[in-house]
Amino acid sequence: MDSTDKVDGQVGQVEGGAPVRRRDSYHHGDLRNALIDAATELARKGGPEAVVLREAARHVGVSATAAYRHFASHADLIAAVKERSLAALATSMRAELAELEPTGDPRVDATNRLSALGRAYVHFALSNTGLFRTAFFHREVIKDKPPQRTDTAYELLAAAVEGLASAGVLPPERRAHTETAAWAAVHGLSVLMLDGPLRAMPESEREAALNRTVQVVIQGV
Amino acid sequence: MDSTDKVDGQVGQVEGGAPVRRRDSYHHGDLRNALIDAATELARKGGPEAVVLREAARHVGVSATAAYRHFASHADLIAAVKERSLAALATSMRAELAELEPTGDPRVDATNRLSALGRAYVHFALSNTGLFRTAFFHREVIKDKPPQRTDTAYELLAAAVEGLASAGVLPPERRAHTETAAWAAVHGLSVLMLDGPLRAMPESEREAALNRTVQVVIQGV
DNA sequence: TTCGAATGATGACACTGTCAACTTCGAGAT
DNA sequence: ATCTCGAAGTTGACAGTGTCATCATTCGAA
Repeated sequence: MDSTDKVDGQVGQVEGGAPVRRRDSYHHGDLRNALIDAATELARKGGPEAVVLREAARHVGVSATAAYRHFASHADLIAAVKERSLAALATSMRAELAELEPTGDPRVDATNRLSALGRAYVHFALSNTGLFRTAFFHREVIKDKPPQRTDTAYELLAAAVEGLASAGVLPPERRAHTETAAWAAVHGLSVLMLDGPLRAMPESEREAALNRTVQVVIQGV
Repeated sequence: MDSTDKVDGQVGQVEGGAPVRRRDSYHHGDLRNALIDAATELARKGGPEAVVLREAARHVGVSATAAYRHFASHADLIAAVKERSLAALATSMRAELAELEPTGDPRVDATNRLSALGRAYVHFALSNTGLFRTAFFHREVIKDKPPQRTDTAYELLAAAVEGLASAGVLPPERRAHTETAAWAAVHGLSVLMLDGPLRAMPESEREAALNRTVQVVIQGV
């Protein structure tokens, strides 16, 4: 956010319409975070293609090349935004989990958890288009962390599936790769509805399709 | 330029390494298709980001702006490549279908068809990375046809699900949106393995994960 | 044969990521 | 309190992109 607004945090206007924070001191103080903030905002509306380094720098009120003191490249900046987006997704999913009221039956609870997570996944994608697309953006293979799937969204899904297993709903011989299947279903639905051919689907049908997809996964498990 | 060089269609080399077809006549004759060909080749290796208008024109041996006699914009060119990619995907799926030998049981046959289609979908994605990513590429909302999901890949999937229904495997009360669920599963798996966090998954596990995903869909249906 | 309309070519503009060289400033050693 | 040096920001440039306005060529019909 507006982290270190020391003295006069005035907001100016540049030709392009990009808001500029004029800083008083030559050094910014927390440029890295400020750039990620700006870039994240760009990503929120407009997706990964909209996060352009020079524009982010412009928003912060700093020269474009100043960014290179904090990021190795444009891809590096995007990677940072990516992390944030994944975190936002996970947070949103966790929130949905918390709203769940336990029934008596642990088998039903486990099922409900997986269902809620899947639903939250798709809902996040549909209401946070830019962030979701950035979260799963991939262009240059640079950086981007060793592509472990440790993003917490997967962990949540995996934990829910594990819950299914320990509740006895999911038999051991079908245990393997079930998280992946569940993940694939909700992720695929998100992508198809966001950028894919399903993006023309009306709102009403969307929810029905989501329900059916979750149902297929639950039943197929 | 040295376009006034000589006669007939020799193949030269430009500094960048881009092969150039020098044509003899001022007019190309079939520039639109030639450009789509070149662009498709760019897409095959490198994905949608690699299909750059100027480069395609360079390959064909034509000025960059000449493309604007045949395409409204860069996005328009990509849309053309997109169509081709979707067609290639469908063709690949149909080929897999043709290899299927009918058992006596129509219920088993129907199931096998859906399974084969799903497997073909993911296999195409993994072995034709660039084309697949281009097929589902989406940036500017320009053109790109009215986003009906009439791409034949979907139709094939839908037909297979319909086969399940008419074979009695899929009860009517679960009929709705089942194609979407199946599509979502295989598409999601493809995307996750291609660009997503699953791209680090070793080959062996990949096939297992695909099998499990298909199994979940079949069983959940 | 003539001539208008397609089709290509040139040159330019704005924009991007990125690099090299320069400037400013903050903090630690003296 | 001052000096100094490296970190942080700036300026200017370059190559590359999509795209437009304008000019040149050629094909096909009148």
